Amino acid sequence: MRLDNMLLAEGVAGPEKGGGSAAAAAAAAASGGVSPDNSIEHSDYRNKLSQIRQIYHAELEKYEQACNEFTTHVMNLLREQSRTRPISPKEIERMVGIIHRKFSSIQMQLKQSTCEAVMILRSRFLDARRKRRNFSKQATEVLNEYFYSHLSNPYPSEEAKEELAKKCGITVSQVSNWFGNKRIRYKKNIGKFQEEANIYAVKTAVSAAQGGHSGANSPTTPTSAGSGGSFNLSGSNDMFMAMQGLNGDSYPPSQLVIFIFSKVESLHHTMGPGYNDSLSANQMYSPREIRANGGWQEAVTPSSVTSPTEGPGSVHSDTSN
DNA sequence: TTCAATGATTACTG
DNA sequence: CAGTAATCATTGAA
Repeated sequence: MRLDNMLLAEGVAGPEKGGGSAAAAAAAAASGGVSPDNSIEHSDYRNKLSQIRQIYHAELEKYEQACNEFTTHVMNLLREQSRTRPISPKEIERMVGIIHRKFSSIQMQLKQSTCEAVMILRSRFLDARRKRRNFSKQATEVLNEYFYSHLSNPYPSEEAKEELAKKCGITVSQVSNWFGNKRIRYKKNIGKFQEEANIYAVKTAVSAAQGGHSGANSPTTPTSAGSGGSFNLSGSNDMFMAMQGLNGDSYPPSQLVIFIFSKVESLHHTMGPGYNDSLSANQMYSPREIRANGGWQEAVTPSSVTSPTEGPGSVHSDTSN
């Protein structure tokens, strides 16, 4: 019977607790590849499921009891009647059969509605996966710091991801999501992120110039991806490498750099809406330079080369709804 | 209410 | 299997 199988698979029928919830968890995990991260919602789901399970079993028991009671009641009646008229065992059997069929059809309904309840719960749970909450400001700061200080190769290793996750109070897969989104969105519209890039560049520059580690910053940097000799400072940033490659001379990561960046930033702010990011973009993070370093975002056409006006007014492709 | 930002999901690729 | 690209759905500011 399909319903029975379904209920069994959902862990509603079947043996008590242990195996049941495990089966439910397995079913839930298998259903949508839900990463075992969202344990809160997961346990919520399990709680609801076990509630359904309890109700189901209680009802089932009630029905069975009622069925038995009713059967004995009818039997008694028949027995009483047997005093006045002869009643064949066949007739008794038939009556019992009718009763049982009636009750099993009721049970069927119970199973069906239980199935429905599970389905609804399931779909709600699945929907809940899309429920999102914005990361804390501090978390995005940490992530952005990492991203912009590894712009030439923004692919954190598994360890780095774990460290970032711990630092941000999110899961590793959320870190992966974040970097995936960030890479794609940055690539799509470098200009838009330029200001942000500069801000974080200044931030890391400051912390580097100050002798670095302000405690919470810069998780382990497994591969700086730098082709040549990078700075031996704690914050050997791609930013500086980019600067180096750009002008030929090397800029020590000093107050001067910070000054320059803050100048650029303030310039950026004072420019009107007609301002095109490409200038600052090319000076700070020339995609060509990035490609030379890290090789990501191969297909990106730098705004300067082809069309210098890919500015703020351009099409925004992530607006589907 | 609108809309950009953003985290999550999905389909596809190498 | 990690990434990319497109898309979905929610959040939060204007």
